[in-house]
Amino acid sequence: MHAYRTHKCAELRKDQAGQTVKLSGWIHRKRDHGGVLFIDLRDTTGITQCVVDQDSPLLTEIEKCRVESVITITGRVKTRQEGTVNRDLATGEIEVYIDDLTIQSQADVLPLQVADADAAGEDVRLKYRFLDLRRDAMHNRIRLRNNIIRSMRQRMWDQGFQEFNTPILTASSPEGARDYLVPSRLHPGKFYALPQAPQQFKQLLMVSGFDRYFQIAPCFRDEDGRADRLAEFYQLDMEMSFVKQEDIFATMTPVIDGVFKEFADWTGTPHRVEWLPNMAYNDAILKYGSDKPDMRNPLAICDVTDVFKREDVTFNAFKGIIEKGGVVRAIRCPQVAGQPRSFFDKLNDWARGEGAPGLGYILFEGAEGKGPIAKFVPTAAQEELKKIAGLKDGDAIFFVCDMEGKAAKLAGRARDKICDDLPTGHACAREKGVYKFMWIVDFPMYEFDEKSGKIDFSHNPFSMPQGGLEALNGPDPLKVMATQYDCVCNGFELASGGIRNHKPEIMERAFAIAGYSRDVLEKKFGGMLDAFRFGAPPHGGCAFGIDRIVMILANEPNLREVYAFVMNGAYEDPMMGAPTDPTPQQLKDLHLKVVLPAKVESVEKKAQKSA
RNA sequence: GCGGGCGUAGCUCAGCUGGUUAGAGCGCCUGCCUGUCACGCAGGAGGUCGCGGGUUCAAGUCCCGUCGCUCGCGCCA
Repeated sequence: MHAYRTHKCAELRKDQAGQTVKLSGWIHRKRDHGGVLFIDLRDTTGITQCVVDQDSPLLTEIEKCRVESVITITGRVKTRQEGTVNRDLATGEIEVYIDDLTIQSQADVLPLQVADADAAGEDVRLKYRFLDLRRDAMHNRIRLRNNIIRSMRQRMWDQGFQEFNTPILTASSPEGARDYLVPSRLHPGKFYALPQAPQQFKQLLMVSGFDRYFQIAPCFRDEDGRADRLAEFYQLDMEMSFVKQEDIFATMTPVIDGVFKEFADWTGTPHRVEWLPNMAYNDAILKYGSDKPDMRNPLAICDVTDVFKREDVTFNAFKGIIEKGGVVRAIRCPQVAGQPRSFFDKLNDWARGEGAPGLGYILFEGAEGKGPIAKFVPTAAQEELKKIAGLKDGDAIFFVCDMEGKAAKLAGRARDKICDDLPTGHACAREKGVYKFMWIVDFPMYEFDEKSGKIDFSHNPFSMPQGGLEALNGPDPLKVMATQYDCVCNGFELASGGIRNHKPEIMERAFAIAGYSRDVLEKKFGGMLDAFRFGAPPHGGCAFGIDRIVMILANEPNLREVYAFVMNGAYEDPMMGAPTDPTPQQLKDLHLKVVLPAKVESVEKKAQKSA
């Protein structure tokens, strides 16, 4: 007989009754009835009930074992008597009478309960992650993650993609985030960067003629965390040669569609998978106030600046901003005449919390518009609003007024907030049970950076500008579109990608517009430029955030639920103690000296602020 | 860097307008119990109410500061 087990804990059935078996696992629960002791023995497959009788010499020994101790038992499988069968357990028709016991590992008193569903705080869970991970829900999510990645791999292989590994110690890449740096011992004063994405490597693989690349790629970015953002994460990264944007969509849409359909019902709630037509970036910003709109929200935004420009409209708060170049964006919200005043007041308070003066609205109920700003908008102007926004009796329209970028963004947030505040069952409440996908296309190549007062790349500087060199040489670079796209699902940006710029002369011009000289370009991306001078195929690709996909399919609001080991919100690992202080010898080897921020100064600053 | 929320037993949390000895469930310890499966019953241990200061006759509760966690903004595909 095997040293530890003949069966797993979810395996035994009536058929094995009478057999002598060996099981190993954790004591999930103990139920001590004095004369008879039940033990739920657990491994990752499930649970088997084991029994010790009063007359057994093992009773005292096994009573000593706390839950979560690891034991190996040898015993006889018996069919349970009628009335004692547990239908909730796969092994519920049998139980194992323990004849022999080996305690493999005694468990101390636990800092968090494994068997109980009640969740401990995240700091405790992360510190004792090995215990947290024992819980059923964590096992299931980690298994889901594994299955999703397996499915992605298979689907990529099936389409002729080759899987690669690319360097982790590399040079800074052109994304805008801060790099994690690793000091070089052999090259005093120099640092490697951890990849924000294998962007240049995958492009170089295209230049090398591999045609179809993919990787489950680790990526690192040194920016502050969020519930859906971590310092290190994984992407389904892909790139292919001789393709247009449509080819990338045609390749990846079925992969993602397939993965989502395969796991759509994992939570137990069935979900549909829907793909909406591609949407231009500018339309997304105008109509939804976001480049990753949640299309389960049926509310839409429109521009009503012209209405507030009218002479008969006397709402000066907006007029002043419009004169300075601002815009008025409006959200039509159908059938809210029945909502109490507090519905509107709460939204107004919310807007103030967002830094806006408020959230003005007009409610159309009966002949005339109602609400705090209705009196500034005469009937004729109200009629125009109705026409533009398609308002019907019983609808309300909410207004946001600011400079274009800010107005769009706030309107986008208001659109989501209003949707969330609608009572359940309302026709415009957020749709449930559906994954709504969309490719957002035609991102602008450049944006004007207010702070530095100059033009900069708005996304990936390696994207091919639409219209090529000719477009770049046109009068307004800010109007140039990049061949750049995102894949969006339920308000999450799942992927980003582009058709790349493989022509050195276009690249030089593209970087020149953003203020990078030829020298800088040559110095930073010389390897890649070189590559494009020796015969590069047109190519493009994208990268899907795997963690976000798992998070959405697991219906978890937090990325940390879908990783086995993970850092907290401040990017510390309470279990491993990372990050750590280096030893003096380590610093010496790396030719480094640590200069800590001056605490005294920051205390003074705070004192000044509070004064 | 900024803003919101939270911080009370090992864990999850209650504790009202300040008022006697700070509570519950789970866990832990002891005892009882032959059929439970979140077993049950009886008893017990366990608290710097995050920390520091202030107001008050009196602070878990109010005020100020500070630290930690968390969510968000900035930042970031």
